[in-house]
Amino acid sequence: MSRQAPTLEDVAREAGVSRATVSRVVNGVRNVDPAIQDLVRRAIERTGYAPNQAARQLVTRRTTTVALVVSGAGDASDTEQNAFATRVFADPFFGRVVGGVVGHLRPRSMHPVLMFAETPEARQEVVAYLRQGGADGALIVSTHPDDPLPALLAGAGLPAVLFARPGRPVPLSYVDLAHRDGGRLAAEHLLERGCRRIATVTGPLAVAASQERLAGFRDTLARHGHPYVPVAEGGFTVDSGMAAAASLLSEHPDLDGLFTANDLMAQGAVQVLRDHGRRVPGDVAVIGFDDSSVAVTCRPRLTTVRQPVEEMAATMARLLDEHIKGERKDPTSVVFDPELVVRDSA
Amino acid sequence: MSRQAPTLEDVAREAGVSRATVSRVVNGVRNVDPAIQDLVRRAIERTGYAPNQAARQLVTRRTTTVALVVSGAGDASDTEQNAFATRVFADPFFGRVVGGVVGHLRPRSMHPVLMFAETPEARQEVVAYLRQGGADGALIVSTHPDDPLPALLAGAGLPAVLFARPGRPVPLSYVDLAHRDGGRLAAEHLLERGCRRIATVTGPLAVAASQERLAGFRDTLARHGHPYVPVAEGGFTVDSGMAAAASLLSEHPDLDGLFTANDLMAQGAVQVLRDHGRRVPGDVAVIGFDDSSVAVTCRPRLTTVRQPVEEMAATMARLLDEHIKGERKDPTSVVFDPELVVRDSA
DNA sequence: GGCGGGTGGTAGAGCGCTCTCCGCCGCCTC
DNA sequence: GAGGCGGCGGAGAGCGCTCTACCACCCGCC
Repeated sequence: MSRQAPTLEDVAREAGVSRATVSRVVNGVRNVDPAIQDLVRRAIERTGYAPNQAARQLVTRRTTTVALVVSGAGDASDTEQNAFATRVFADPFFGRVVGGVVGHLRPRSMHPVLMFAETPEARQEVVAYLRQGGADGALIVSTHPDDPLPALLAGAGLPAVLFARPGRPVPLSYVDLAHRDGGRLAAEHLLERGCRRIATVTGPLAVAASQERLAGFRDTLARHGHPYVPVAEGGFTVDSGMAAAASLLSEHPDLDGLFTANDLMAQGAVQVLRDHGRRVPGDVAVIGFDDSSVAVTCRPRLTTVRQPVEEMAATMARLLDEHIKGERKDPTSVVFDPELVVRDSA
Repeated sequence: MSRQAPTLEDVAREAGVSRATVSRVVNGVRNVDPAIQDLVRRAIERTGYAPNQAARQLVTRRTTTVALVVSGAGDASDTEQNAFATRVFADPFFGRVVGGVVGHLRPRSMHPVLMFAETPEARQEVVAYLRQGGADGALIVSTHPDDPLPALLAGAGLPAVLFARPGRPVPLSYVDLAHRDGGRLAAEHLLERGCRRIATVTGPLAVAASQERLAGFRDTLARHGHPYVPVAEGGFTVDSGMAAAASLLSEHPDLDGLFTANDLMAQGAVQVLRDHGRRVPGDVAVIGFDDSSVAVTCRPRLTTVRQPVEEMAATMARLLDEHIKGERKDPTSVVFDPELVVRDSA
């Protein structure tokens, strides 16, 4: 097809100026005589010039990409690793993260490289990729509190920002949600509706967010005269929500209010409740968490605690940007406030 | 932190050999004395050397990345563009595509750069990105038959492979499904179950796949004495499935079999059917399409036509790889066979 | 013992860009 | 009118790597 791609040199010759001048107009740096600018622009047009990123990166030591890493703590084989990606995106949560990240990156002509780090080798590859200058920094979304990747990155002095506070303290910036307040909002709403026999399905209790949501929920109920709250632990999936709800229901058939730590589990719980002849919200009020797309697509539409994921993800990207540019030196955290969204399920 | 990153030169000095020798052991090319190899490896270890990708790319003219583009035909503003990413990943389908692509790429130490091309500017940026050597080629998943991106890429002579046959002929390779056979499978299963009053919810009829699935479904029914099939057009979303099912049901209350062109719409249809007092599969048998994660998470679990998305995506990546390496010159197509997966809904 | 052919190493020329210096020129200042 | 200064273009030195020469050496062979 196209033989040799035109270089700066070619454009310069075509325009009758020096390479440096062409570079200046391409990058819009320093004043260049408008007439010459025009000359150069025309030459670029004529030659169909496109600057070579590799060459530029070599001297500027900056790429136009950041790594967007979904990481776990696993030791999984490569086959499982493959399924990891599919599984991860089964939760609409990650789509929202991608949306938010791209929202920040695109206007700056930057792009995310998608990486999955569920195995030790995969984690090493992320580190290697960054050290080799494949990307300027990393955005990490961990699915597990013991994820060793943040520490690895911090240790290597590579710019990285986390979604959610890491399990163990790590000198990296992160964005997070005031999960405790989210739990409180759910409890208050259930109480206001007049629920008396309230239970909850938590996320994996190893995850800090799950703990916090539970604590906020429990504390609020306790403060209003409900010292005992039946708890079942789930795994943030529809299936686990079904199992948890079933066990809760068998032990507490008179349940009239349920808080689940995400929407997927709420969806599962609603199904189980209905299968057991309970009407939602008539007999049992159900509140989810996240306000993901399933909250509006499932029936009844879910009352839920909204997590501004897109905004959080965009902020994560912004923080990383600042770290990369060196505008920000020390790790910070930005914590967002949850919001109750009332629909039909409670 | 780390001051200047060590270069090949540094390693060479440390090992007491030349730059070229170090390069050889790093890249495993030509015979190098085992003793010297060891020497070099130790020096690499000591210096913590990581090869600079930009420098390598500059001379090899190959990156380690491909663009994974989700494109539409839209003219949307940037704000809508932002939501596009979120919306796209609400369908588990795309997560599976990512999984399949990564499955092929990762073992080859390649990575996907995620791009969304819903606006004309975004499309130009994809082209520019590839022309500048940001990635070696593109994997395109179009959400719209009139998507201009494939033609743009083909015109620029850039390596690209499509998921699904393009709306208008374009000299690019693609992978696809035998959609017509999928429609046939659904029809046959419904007939076998003894359904007599059968209807279907299609995907957007502008999309070839929707047309094909419908044609296969309709032809099979016709061949078995059902010349007339009520049709409602949907948009591959839960909501559109609900609307379509509702309209179908109001006009044909005696419905006993329904084929929807994807699982999301099946999920919506089931909800509507239940809301109207129909039991699934007792009163109405429902068959979906895709075999996505919702097929097993919703109740009843969906009988559906399986599309081997991961495998298709992996093949797409393989084809692109071959085009990039120059092993494959002419566009090909690889068509996969669908498979009926019987669960509870039909 | 000289000679051809491996084998295993070095030297050095770029790849295409950025960016610092430098020099030219016109204008302002005294 | 001379000196200084700021605006604007050019020259050229790399950035870190690959890869094509090319060379030194050692082996077996006539």
